[in-house]
Amino acid sequence: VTTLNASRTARARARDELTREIKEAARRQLTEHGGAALSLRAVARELGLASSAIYRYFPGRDELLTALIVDAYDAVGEEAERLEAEAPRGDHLGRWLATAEAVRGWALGHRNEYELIFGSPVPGYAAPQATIDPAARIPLLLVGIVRDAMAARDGADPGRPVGTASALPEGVRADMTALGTLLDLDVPQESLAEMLQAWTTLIGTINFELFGHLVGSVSDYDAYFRYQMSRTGARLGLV
Amino acid sequence: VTTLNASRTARARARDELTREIKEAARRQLTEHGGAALSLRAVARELGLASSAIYRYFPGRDELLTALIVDAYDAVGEEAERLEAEAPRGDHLGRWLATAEAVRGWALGHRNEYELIFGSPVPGYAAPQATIDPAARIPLLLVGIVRDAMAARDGADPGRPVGTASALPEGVRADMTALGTLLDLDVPQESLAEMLQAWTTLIGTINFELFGHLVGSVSDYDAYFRYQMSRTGARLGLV
DNA sequence: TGTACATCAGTGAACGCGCGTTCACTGATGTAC
DNA sequence: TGTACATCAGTGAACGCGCGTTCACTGATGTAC
Repeated sequence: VTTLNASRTARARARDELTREIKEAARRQLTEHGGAALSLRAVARELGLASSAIYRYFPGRDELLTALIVDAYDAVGEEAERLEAEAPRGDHLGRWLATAEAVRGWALGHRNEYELIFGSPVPGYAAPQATIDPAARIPLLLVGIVRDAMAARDGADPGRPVGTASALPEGVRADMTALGTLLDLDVPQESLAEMLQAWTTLIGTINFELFGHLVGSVSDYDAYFRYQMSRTGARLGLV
Repeated sequence: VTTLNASRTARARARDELTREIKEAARRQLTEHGGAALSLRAVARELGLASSAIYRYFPGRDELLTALIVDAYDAVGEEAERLEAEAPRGDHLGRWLATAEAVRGWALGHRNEYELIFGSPVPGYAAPQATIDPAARIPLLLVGIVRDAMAARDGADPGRPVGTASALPEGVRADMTALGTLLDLDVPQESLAEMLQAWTTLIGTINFELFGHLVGSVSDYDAYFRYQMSRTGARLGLV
């Protein structure tokens, strides 16, 4: 089964291409009707295929949905990684802001794909294991930024914890200890909790904007978002 | 058209009752399939009615959805007001925590109703004006708490702003000024922005728990939520 | 290089299902005199 | 208090639509010898 690039048959090439086209058509469908209403028949229609033909490419509707979800996580993750990489390494707050703006920018340009991953789950659909890794890309970006900020700070003034300390209840302490080990990240547990809250606030702020919960309170969403993310970054101890 | 309680005809009573039963059946449907899949026919079936009978009570599916949304906002708002009222008036942090826990408790007990109002909007459905007032109940509760905290603080140490101050960009300043006027709330603009963020973080944290974004990072959700909300409250200057 | 066979993509009809909404209707309830 | 008429709740059939999935099939592409 040597399917190296050169030796790929015409059949294999056609298959890859159609798989991509099916996903693209499905994404276009999403834009118009949302994830719950994704229809295999409509996708087939748009491509001029018999509806049954889709089954040569995906075992069923749920697997197509899974592919779209994985692609969406990867797309927003890649975009965030790209913009974050453009900020100067020493500017930790700038790196966080770049990440946040990247996520919001992508969300505004891909509303329904964003809803697919950060809105309410599609009813009757259970996300499989395959979505976990791609979903972690943005949080891991944040971890990297905080790690670097910690390292820079430790050099100048060793031992000082990031952010404002406060007593952690036992249940939280246990979870944060496990999370620190999992991430191989040597920061105070308070900081880990703060990172989770920053991540939550980032997505929460975009959700509120997109889902209309700020109508009547905010009109300059660009400025609002940037300001709230600056405050969030400062709270993380980023400078 | 004197429809006072005593003079209500049997017809009017029956109408109110069936209207309520239709909404209850619809809520039960929500629990199983989510808002997008709400079906008039299924509701009628559950009540042993012809599907066309529903049209005597609601002009169509969208109006039934609107009724459910308004009811949901009112239900969670009432629950929050009830629990908040039980906390001692002078314990501002306690009042905020009571509010937050009330919202989370209601959300856990009414997942699909919660998704209806705080998840992604139902595709093809546009929320009408009627949903605005009920949606404001919880934010207004927060406004009241901060107002009282401000008043108490001003008595002891007048003029000190709530929370940590920071320079506000022009766009944000303008929005917060307008919002302060709208709410008739005399707090620094920074505090208003902080309140919006607290409200966002409250809903964001519940969303992350409910939608599974914290799987693998958090296991003791009770403790996690309470801790994050304590931090958020402290940031608001509540004690 | 040519042939025989296996693999695979795509078809089109069919199954069985569910949906929102309209309409002319029956029969019960309410109201004005 | 009784009668005549108007109002309204609920019916059941129908319209026109869309869906996911299965299946036996044709014809093109790939492969082993």
